[in-house]
Amino acid sequence: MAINFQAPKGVSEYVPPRSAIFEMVREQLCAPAKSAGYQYMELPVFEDTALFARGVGESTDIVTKEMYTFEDRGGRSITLRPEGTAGVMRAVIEHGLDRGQLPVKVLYSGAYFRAERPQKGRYRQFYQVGIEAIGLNDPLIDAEVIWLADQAFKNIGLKNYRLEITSLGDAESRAAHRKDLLKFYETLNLDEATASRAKLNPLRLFDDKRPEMIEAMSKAPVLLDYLNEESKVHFEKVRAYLDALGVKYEINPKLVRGFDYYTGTTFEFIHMGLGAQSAIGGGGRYDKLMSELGGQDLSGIGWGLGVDRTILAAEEEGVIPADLGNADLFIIPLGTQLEAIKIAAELRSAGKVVEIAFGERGLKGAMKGADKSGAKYVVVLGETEVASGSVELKTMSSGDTKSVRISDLVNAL
RNA sequence: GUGGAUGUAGCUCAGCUGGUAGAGCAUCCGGUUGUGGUCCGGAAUGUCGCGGGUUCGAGCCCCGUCAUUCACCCCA
Repeated sequence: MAINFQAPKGVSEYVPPRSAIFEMVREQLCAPAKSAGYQYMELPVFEDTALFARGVGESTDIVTKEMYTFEDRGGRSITLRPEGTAGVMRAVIEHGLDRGQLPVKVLYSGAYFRAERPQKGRYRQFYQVGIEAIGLNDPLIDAEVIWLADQAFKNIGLKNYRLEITSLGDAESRAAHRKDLLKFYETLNLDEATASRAKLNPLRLFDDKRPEMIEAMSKAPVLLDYLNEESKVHFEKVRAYLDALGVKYEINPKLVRGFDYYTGTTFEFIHMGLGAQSAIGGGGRYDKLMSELGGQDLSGIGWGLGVDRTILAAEEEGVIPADLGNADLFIIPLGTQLEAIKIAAELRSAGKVVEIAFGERGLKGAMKGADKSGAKYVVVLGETEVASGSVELKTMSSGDTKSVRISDLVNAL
């Protein structure tokens, strides 16, 4: 009896030909950060459950209902990472990276896990690229970090997105705002579910999508108006730097993010062509996270960009090159298999992508194979070509051919 | 976790008020000699998601179940 195995519910998988897009997008998302000196880090996909409970925040939905948590054979509580920052902070502290020159600038990419009900752009295993700059609370870093994300999206060719930023201020600013916000809620007569959400994180209600709540919240006191002098100056500098860098943004004083650790500068990239799950990236500054996790009292800032959603966005905008992952050359040997594979080996070590026709198909079938492969050029290699040392290099798109010395193929491609 | 939609060949789908399964694309072979994309001919391919029920008879009706998908919640 055959059993039909299926991938677990809600995971995103990338198989050819779409996997070529995945590789390209992930690489492009990392590229700007690499060029700014962020160094790569590879971390475990699971951590001590308490790390996330403490790092992400006990009150968040992520911790209360979306984590893949299990007990390992030693009786330890383990959780599949639902986000990247907490694990990075743990590793930075554990390896003493914050004992050297500051800021520590790291880059990472990988799979993350949340046990949510899947829908478009939301998966139970999804991919993110992230960076963190830890150790200095300099507005110039904030601006650079945001610029790096913006560059990443631009490199891929995205246009139809916007950047929203705000400042959540420092602890003093937030405390002042919170007091007034809670007072405001008392006047609202909230239903039970909403009230308990407000209790966990008062800012959450700014994110409510119900029209009556949006209406009610339009009169709520906004955190941005409660920034103390220091926070205000910091945010103004960030904005001035962004303006100077030509990064376009909108200030959204009601921007709310899902993690409790954010303070100060906070931002989100939203793509307009996606469905309900429209955030393609986001991040912010965190003042207390590191000390909370047992490290020094250092501020940091970082972001996570969603690879899956960026792919959806890029596909929606039609900016994916059609020939992604296709070969440069397709060689069809006719009784010259040995010579063909030697030529292929040489071209490959020179960095060319070369395929060979395998099997006993006739020339016609092999040509079809070459066509389907999407290779840019094709050559037929028979006894005469081997003897003469030159081949007819055919450009598949146009059908044109030209005679090329085999030894000169590298340059011709 | 809640709600809606959908599950028929590898893919996209059709299948009339229940009568024993079809198209297009893709795949493979051919249209005679060493050149693909178009065209023509041919071939292969399905426990109609799974389990139960109603019926002489179910892809079509009923119940259950699983999965996919979109939205809510939340987030990348």
